[in-house]
Amino acid sequence: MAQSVKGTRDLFGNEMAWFQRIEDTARRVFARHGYEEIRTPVLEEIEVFKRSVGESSDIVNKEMYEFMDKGGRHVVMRPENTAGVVRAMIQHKLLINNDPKLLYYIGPMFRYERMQAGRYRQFWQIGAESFGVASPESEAESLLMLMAFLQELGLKHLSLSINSVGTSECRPAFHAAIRAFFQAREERFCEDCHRRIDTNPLRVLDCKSPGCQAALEGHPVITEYLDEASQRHHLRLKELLTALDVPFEENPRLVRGLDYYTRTAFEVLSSDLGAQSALLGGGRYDGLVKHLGGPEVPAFGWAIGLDRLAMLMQQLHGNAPLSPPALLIPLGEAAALKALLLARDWWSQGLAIQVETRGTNLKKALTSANRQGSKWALILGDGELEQGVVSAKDLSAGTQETWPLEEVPARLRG
RNA sequence: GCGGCUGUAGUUCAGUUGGUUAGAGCACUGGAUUGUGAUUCCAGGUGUCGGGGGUUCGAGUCCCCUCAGCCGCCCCA
Repeated sequence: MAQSVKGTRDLFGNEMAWFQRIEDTARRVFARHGYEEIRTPVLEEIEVFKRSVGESSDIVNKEMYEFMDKGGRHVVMRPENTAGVVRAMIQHKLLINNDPKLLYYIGPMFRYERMQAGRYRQFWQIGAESFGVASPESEAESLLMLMAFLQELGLKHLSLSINSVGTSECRPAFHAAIRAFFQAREERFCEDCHRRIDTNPLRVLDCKSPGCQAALEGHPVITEYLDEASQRHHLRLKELLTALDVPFEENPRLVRGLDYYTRTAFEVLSSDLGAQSALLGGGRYDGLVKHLGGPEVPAFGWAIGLDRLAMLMQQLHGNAPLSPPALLIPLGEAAALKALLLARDWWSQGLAIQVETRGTNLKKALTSANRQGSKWALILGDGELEQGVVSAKDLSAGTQETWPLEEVPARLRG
């Protein structure tokens, strides 16, 4: 039997309903904040990611779906969408004036990784990017939107952690400090950390090994190595979040896997997700637009995992709430045509109604209606046709009443 | 990429130290009732035992390979 490719899956039924609800909520909330939707291609030239996400990152190193197309182009199925959005901004010259540009996206991403619950090779992200503003206020605005989104979904047990990873000017000093610290107690760190200290020293900070965490006691704190402007930036953001009642904790060991972050970096973790606890992450990436060949434009953004979000919603709220339509059941040929005529009229008025077109007997039609969760069964037989009514059966109550045809829309809405 | 576990009907699971025709609940299909579901009664397919190979007189059971999923690591959403 044919099967979906490893790490990919079909979305349908209840899970699809949650995806829809999450996406609807995102669009509604983001529109209020003035964000526009953008869709960029799944395929990008490999250079877009090598130059943005970073050659040393795991994503670029070992997790990309990359191949040569028939024209000999070296392409990649996007592992994330920030780089693609930046590429689009530059290509279409949308960042030539000084106006802020606020964008969001929803779509599938691809990473070739080992499967685990909540981690797929094709996964979905919703992201928001804000271009052209370097201020902590713009970060606060973006985070307020994020919080509103999470709140409207009714999510709980979430924690926002923030940190500053500084800029390319002040980070080398911190790298030196952390390396010196590491070398002084080298033997206490795990094998992975010995590798990390060369490739990406910041990552030593968030090693999960208890031995390493203990060895990190008294480690240099990055926020003490920030240049003055970054330090002011960081303090101001914390000040804003406090004044806006956005709960957060400062985590000096928070670092991120993508190379392009500057200054603010943050994550939201959920205690309800198991090992793959990262629900969303983001931060500032002031150098990326210029680095990809555009003007010098600051930017801030984040991305949230839709698959994990849907999983949380299911855990917290059970099945997605549905509004099951009514089922119109004609009995006999004359009624079958009349049912389509009536339904066309009701559909045009915006009613949700399904028509039983199989011509089966009433018993089977009612069984189907019950199984799919319909609220009403509207029975249209010879008797009803003659009198210009339907017999409306309330499937959960088991009661039945007679509705004149012209009252059906009002009663279904009621 | 590394380590561990699992795979039997649509689903949840039984299946004896290897033994002959592979089981149960729920679900499903038909009927009791050709205009009344969700309750009741009767009847019924429920199947490549994930796939391939091997050992054996004989494999759902043991061995190897492979595929898929789960858990942990790496990493991230």
